Amino acid sequence: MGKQVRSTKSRPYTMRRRAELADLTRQRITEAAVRLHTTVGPARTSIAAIAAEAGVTRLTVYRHFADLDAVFVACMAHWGATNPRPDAAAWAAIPNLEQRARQAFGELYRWYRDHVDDLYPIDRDVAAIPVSAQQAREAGYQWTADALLAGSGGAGAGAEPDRDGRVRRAVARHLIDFRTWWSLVRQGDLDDDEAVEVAVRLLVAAHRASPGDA
Amino acid sequence: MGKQVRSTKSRPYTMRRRAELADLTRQRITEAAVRLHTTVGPARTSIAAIAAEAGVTRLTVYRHFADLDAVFVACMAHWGATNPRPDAAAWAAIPNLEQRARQAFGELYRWYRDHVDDLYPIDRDVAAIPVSAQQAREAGYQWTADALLAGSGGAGAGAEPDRDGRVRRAVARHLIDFRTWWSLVRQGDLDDDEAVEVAVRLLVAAHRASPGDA
DNA sequence: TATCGGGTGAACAGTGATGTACAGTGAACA
DNA sequence: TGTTCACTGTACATCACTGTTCACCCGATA
Repeated sequence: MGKQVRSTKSRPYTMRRRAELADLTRQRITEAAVRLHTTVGPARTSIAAIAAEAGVTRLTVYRHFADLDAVFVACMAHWGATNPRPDAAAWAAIPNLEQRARQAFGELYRWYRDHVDDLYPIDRDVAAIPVSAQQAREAGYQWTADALLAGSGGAGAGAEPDRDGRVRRAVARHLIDFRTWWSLVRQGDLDDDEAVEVAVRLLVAAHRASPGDA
Repeated sequence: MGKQVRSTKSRPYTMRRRAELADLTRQRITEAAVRLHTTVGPARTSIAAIAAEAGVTRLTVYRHFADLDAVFVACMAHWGATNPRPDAAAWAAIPNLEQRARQAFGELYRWYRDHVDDLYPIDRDVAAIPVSAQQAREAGYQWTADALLAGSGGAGAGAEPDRDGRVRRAVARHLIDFRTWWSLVRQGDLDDDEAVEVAVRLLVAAHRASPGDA
């Protein structure tokens, strides 16, 4: 984007077709990178491998992206656009906590199940992805957790750091994590419905009055 | 071990001192590997790095260990011997589930806290460690989960795969995981006592009658 | 005292990745 | 129709690591 800037503003769109083709190449690279990230994982995705996968020269990749991090950012955007997450904002319409949780975990865990092949390698190599992407990931989780808790005890932005609220938020944050689902389903050998019910039960349990001891 | 075998059994311990020195070198290598595994992590621990860290030649490492996996196994044994885990078997003496859970998570999470610097890099790179070590790790987790559940609903070996038992086991297995502690304490921003209380509460919650729906 | 063997040091060939350079091709473009 | 430029192919220098060979040292050992 923004490649067709011209010093002499003679005519509107200069090089329409060529810019189009260039973007197409860029997209081929991006898609190749997505393919690698979701198979061998980000940790083993090199520029050389991306170029080979995309059927272009290493040089072409260098021309389009400054470094691997830039490729990764483009990947995330592309994958995220084609694989939309459940609409967490809609959960707020359900007033009852347990029902809301069942709906939320149902959608979320279903989405994890549908995309587990893609998500697993990325999650495994999460330490290898750019820090900015890690932060964005965590921000997304926190936002989703807040959406899940919306309406129950001042979960809005800037709420006071009361003990109960923090505990509930921590549990919600933990339960919506891909790794938690993975743990329940793989190490725990639960099926998808069981995992959802467990998550609902645990979230509700975190909402009973805290003992406050320790 | 077993290096001083002799075809001609002339005398008892042949080469005591030399075998001793050789074992000392082996130990230096092992300790160097532990140091690397617990800092840069197993994924970036190369044979060359181990040799440099131990102050030995690469060749010497090759002489003592067939490959990186062999080094890793020696490391695990060494680290495990010097950092004993909480005695899970002792938990069985506490009949009440909640009290047992509080004791167990207290010890376990305390141990995680004390060893977090060492555990984190290994856990992060868990995909890079030998498959046998991964399996041993998982077996240890399962065993600990069983110890935590001992006494509550036929958790012994070979129990029938009833639904409730599986769910409880899955939750126990999940809660004792290092990553769960990490998630509660880091992403969830809980302090150690809060994390323990949350774990206790969630485990107990999993022991109420299952809804059985879904 | 002669030898056995753990450890050294240097060297080699191979793999896979990085980043940069240069000349060329061909289609889109003004 | 001549120019622009995305992309190609090849090449270079560099880095980190792997696994293996060889000659050699020297202290513990029988």
